[in-house]
Amino acid sequence: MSAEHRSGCPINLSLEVFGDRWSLIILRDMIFGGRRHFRELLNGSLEGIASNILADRLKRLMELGLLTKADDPSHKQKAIYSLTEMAITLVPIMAQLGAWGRVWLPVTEELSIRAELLEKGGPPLWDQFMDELRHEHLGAPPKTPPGTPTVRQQLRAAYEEVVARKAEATVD
Amino acid sequence: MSAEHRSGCPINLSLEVFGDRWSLIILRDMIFGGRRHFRELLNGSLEGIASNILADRLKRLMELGLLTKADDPSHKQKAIYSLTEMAITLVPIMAQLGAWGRVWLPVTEELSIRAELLEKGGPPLWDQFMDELRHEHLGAPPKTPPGTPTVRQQLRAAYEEVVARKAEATVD
DNA sequence: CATTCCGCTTGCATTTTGCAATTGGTTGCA
DNA sequence: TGCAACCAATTGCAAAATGCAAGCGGAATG
Repeated sequence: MSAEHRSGCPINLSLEVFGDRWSLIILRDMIFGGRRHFRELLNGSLEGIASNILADRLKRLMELGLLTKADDPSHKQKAIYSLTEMAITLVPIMAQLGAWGRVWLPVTEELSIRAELLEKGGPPLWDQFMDELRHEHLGAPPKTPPGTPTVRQQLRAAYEEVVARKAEATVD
Repeated sequence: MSAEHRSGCPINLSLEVFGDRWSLIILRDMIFGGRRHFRELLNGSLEGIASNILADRLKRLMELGLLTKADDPSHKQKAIYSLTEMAITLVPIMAQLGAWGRVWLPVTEELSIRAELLEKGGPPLWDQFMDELRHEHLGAPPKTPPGTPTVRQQLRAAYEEVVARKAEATVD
C-alpha cells in the first residue's frame, strides 16, 4: 500500500474516498437526481454545498476515477460531468445507506420514498438502474426494451405522488 | 427535520452520522475485531487513531445511539462498550463497502479476504453474523446450534490462512 | 449592449483534526 | 508497602479542512 493510505483494509480505503460530508452527496445528486452540470449540483443540492467545496470535490472525484468531465457541445462554458463505472457500482452502497437511514434516522417521508422503493426492488432493481446509468453516462447500449419506464422515472413518480398526497392532506 | 440536520434525505442523514474518517473505523473494529475497550480500540487500530479523537467519537456514537458503555466488573477502571441494534444493522453496509473497496481500491490480500468471504456469504451470512453480535452485545439467545463455528471465527481463520501462506511464500 | 449565466477562485473566519504530553486514579507484582 | 504498568481519557497547540460571501473573465441571451 502506498504511504498515502492508512491501511490496505477495504473498508478503510472506502472511507478514505467517502469519509467526508460532501462526496457522496454529490454522487447521490448525479445518480438519483440526474445532475450533470456544476450549477445544477450547486443550486439543486438540498443541503446547500458551497461553490468552493463543490469545485474541490469534483476535482478530487475526478482524480480518484469516479467522475469524468467533458465540454458541453451546446454551450462553450458548460462542462458535463459523467459517472464512471467505479461510481455507478456505488448504487448498492447508496441503497443500503438509504435503507439504514430510513430505519434509524429522522427522515422525511417524501425524501425516503425513493430509498424504500430501492430497498424493495433489491439487487434486480439496482442492476437495472446501473444499466441505465451506464447507458446515460458511458454510452453503453440500453438493456431494457424501449418504452419501459426507467428506474429514475419510477423513483421520481413515487416522490411526486407523496408530495401530491401531502399537499392534498394539508388542504383538507 | 430538526435544525441540526441539513435535510431529511436518508443518505444525507446517514452521512451526517458516518461522514468522517473515524466513526466507521471504530465500529468496524468492534464488529469484526471484537474490541470492547478503549485501549483495544486505541492500540489495535491499524490506522492509528489518536486518543482524543477516539474519546470524542465514542462519546458521539453513544449520543447517537450506536454504542452503550458499561463498567467492566472485573476491573474498576475499564469500560466495556457495546453495540446497539442500530450499530449491528450496519453489517450490510460494511459488507457492501468492503466489496466495493475490494474491487476498486488498492487493498491488501490479507485485509480483504474477510470482505471477500462476507460478500460471497451474502445476506444469509450477514444475518448469522448479526445474530452472533446480538448474542455478544445485547445478550440475546444464540440462534445457531452450539459448536457451529462463528462467522468471526471463520473470518479470522481465513485471514490467518492468507497470512501463513504469504509467510511461506516469502521463505521459498 | 446590458444582463444573466458559466465554472470556478479568492480572502478570511471558524471549526475540526492530529500529535504529544499529561492527568488522576487502579491494578499487579515484589 | 512501594512502585511500575496500565486505565480512560484530557490538555495545549499547530495544522488542515470547512464555510461563507464576494468576485473573476468570458460566453450566451434578450
